[in-house]
Amino acid sequence: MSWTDERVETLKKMWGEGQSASQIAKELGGVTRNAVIGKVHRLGLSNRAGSAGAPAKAAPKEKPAAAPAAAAKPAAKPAAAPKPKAAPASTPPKEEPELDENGIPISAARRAIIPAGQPLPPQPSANEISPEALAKVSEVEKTAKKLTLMELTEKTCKWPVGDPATDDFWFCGLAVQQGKPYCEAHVGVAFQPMSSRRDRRR
DNA sequence: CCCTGATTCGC
DNA sequence: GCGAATCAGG
Repeated sequence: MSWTDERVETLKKMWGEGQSASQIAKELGGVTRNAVIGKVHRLGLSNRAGSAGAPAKAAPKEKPAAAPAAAAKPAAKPAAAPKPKAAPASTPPKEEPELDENGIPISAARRAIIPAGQPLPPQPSANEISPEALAKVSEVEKTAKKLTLMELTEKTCKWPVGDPATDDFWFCGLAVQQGKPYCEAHVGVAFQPMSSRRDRRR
């Protein structure tokens, strides 16, 4: 395969979106990630600055240790992400009353904040998500690494758990699924296949 | 061991 | 220009 305009275009687009070289290679097909990286360099876009009014990068001499790629796009803004913890709509009445539907103890603070609290953006209703996925999340939240915002990296699940206004708030922090912002379990509930979508014939 | 991008260098 | 091999790192 050769680098046709189309392929280069795809490469540029995906690279600009922060996709990894291997992912781009997979998408393009017929090339390895090395080929992609090589091309990226030859195109002179090794720096993922791409667009956005974020030129800066005056002296690229040092390596700030911290991953600069993360500052590009992903991370941050967990609030925009869908919230887990569905409402106690249909809770399988089999657990202890001290635990919520996820088997997590309900803290007093949490109880206190909910009635008074306001925002808590609309959450995907539990019954729209596969029970398996939810079950997985429930398990995962028990073993989550409970990271703080600043501890998040491209490799840590950025799924927020709990109420930001409470001490009982943290990010999952488990190993992310390749190319995704969440761990496998959370990817499962975050990326649901479009439910009712009809493919139109062309 | 999985992965990431960066660099080199024969082609 | 291309990309496998290699390097350096998480």
